[in-house]
Amino acid sequence: MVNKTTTQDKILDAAEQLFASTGFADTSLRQITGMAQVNLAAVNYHFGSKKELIQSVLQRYLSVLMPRLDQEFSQLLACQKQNDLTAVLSVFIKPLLELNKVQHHGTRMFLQLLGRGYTDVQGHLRWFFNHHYGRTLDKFVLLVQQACPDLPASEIFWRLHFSLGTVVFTMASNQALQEIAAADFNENVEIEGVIHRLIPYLAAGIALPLTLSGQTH
Amino acid sequence: MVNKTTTQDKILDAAEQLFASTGFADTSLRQITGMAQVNLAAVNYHFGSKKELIQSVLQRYLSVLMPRLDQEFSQLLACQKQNDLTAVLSVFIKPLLELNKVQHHGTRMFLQLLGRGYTDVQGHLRWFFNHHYGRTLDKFVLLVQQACPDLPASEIFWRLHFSLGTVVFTMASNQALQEIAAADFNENVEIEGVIHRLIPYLAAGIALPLTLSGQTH
DNA sequence: GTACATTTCAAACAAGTGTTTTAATTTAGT
DNA sequence: ACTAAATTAAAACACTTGTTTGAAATGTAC
Repeated sequence: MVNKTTTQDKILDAAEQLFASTGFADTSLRQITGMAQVNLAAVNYHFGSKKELIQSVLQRYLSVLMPRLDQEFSQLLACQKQNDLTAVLSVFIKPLLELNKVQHHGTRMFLQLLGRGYTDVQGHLRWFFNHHYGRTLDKFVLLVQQACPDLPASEIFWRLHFSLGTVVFTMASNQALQEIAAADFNENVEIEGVIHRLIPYLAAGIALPLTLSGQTH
Repeated sequence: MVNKTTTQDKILDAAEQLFASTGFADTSLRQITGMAQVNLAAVNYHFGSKKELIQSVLQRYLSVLMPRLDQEFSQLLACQKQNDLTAVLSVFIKPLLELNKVQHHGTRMFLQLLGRGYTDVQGHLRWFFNHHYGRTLDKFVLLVQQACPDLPASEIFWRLHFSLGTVVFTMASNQALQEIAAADFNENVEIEGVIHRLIPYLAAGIALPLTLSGQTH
């Protein structure tokens, strides 16, 4: 029995593809089991419910990504020198790109799923994430605060959420954006190219001195 | 017969509230007609379908907002001096805040709807918007390009979409963010406060010189 | 090979969706 | 006041959703 992919894996593979391109709410279990070529009831048998299937799909990536990020954050926090914001943000690059080893097109897939997760669902995914990886997130916020010592915590809060919006939206509509860019500018950027465009953009907005932000009107 | 709100208006008022807080897909016609206290069939009788109801809800704001924006853009384009990017972005402020005259909490409502529109739906709202207001949008892009003459069009394309992500995401999750900000930092910002925080953040990321964006790795 | 647990399968379930139909009611024009 | 059009109302329609059921099939251990 060579090449034995279990039913669970067949479901996970089909589910993540459909979830990423169509969203969680707009993907039915019948679509998933149809693509995976398994019986409809298999989802509830192996995962319990659709909710738990969604969490399992994300968990496959998060369980690889988050420990790596946590380690990198701790390392940066250990050396006491003040870190450049761009350096802090760049920590994400390598661990994200290594998701391609977890799965074919893993990076793109995961980031699209992340985008869907924040836009589609109201509650249970946010809770799931904070409950499992809240500690790691705190370390990141601390690093940003160290990189921008002149900004009050509330300003950093807002700017980080502005940035989260950029990332989530860009990744959720990644496919459409790539197509437009290819058609209008003849440029074919991979997900890696988008990430490298993203980081300086985010760093500029987050690190902007406060004095400048008061003179808008 | 004093205070006669028509059935159509009762439906529109209930629909926009539910759409803004729950999203288009997750709001059923029965919820809407229940809150509006009208018969279920009234939606299809007056608007034709749920799709057209969604468009009507947005249209009530867009028909006020977009001509005002178009006028402002044309005015800025007319005077040939090169405009500051912050000035270009600030054009949005007044017309947006005047939506409060259209409806109680109109600005917040509209911006949340905009957020929902870009994240929930796949096709028909994007098409609807581009078809009706594509010309106005082009003027805005032109203004941004004039304000950032050293940036290639493709870079502006990406950065504007990054910014769109920020706006859309922030407005879609506006309520949750305001609650967190109030709880964690004892600060109670209105939608106006968020807009004024947003603009310098966006301007910084969009106007960032290209040379800096190359040295990330 | 028999017995047991695991997994697969087709079918049905209960609940919810947008939409349509048909009749009753209200409104407006003359 | 009478007629015709516009609106409201209750019910049913056709369809999709996630989930459950109970019997077949498969795999595993003794």
